[in-house]
Amino acid sequence: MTALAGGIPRMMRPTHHQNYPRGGYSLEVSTPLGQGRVNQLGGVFINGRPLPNHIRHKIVEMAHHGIRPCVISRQLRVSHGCVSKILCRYQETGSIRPGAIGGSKPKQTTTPDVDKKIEEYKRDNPGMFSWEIRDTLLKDGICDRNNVPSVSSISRTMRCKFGGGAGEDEEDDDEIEKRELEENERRAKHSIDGILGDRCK
DNA sequence: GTCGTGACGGTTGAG
DNA sequence: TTCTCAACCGTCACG
Repeated sequence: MTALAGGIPRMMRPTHHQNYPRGGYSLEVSTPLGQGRVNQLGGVFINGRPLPNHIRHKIVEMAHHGIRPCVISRQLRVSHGCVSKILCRYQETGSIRPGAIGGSKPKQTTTPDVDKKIEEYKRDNPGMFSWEIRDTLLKDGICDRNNVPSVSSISRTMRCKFGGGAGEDEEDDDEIEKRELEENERRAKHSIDGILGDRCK
């Protein structure tokens, strides 16, 4: 943490042609996994993976204290573009967490009308099963046999609408962070945390 | 010197 | 089980 600006002096850094062929990051940190890379500031990161939570937290915290992004960037040895992105996101969403990586959008197997109906049925009768909803959709003529959504599709729709449980989506950020920290510890070998180790102290 | 932005290569995970 | 593909990631360079 004490190491400030320029873990690698500018003149000693490889030029683009020499070693930074646009995304072909130069240095690799030798870890059991060989995943860590070193950026121009000397910071360690894993390409394609979010920065660890405590770094993100630190960025926001420092910004809160009025520290300028360029200083944060140098101190934490995170690229200023990244600091900028994280702070922007924090301003917009109020969350320091990265977005959901990977996966595809859930398939839209139901029309908005059907969606609304399902919502209605579920509101009127919370105990209703997916197959019952399916039957009702058929009975009410909302769908016919050709376009009636599958039971799993209905239950997915309900999960999205009703979150599968009270307040699942409104979970406290701190709670999530705490859980993520635990998760990170468990998967330390897959995380930059393990690589960074005391670099950040 | 600082900051916003776009291109890039990479990872992830639902379908 | 494997593959595809769209989402996100952080870095870097440019202006």
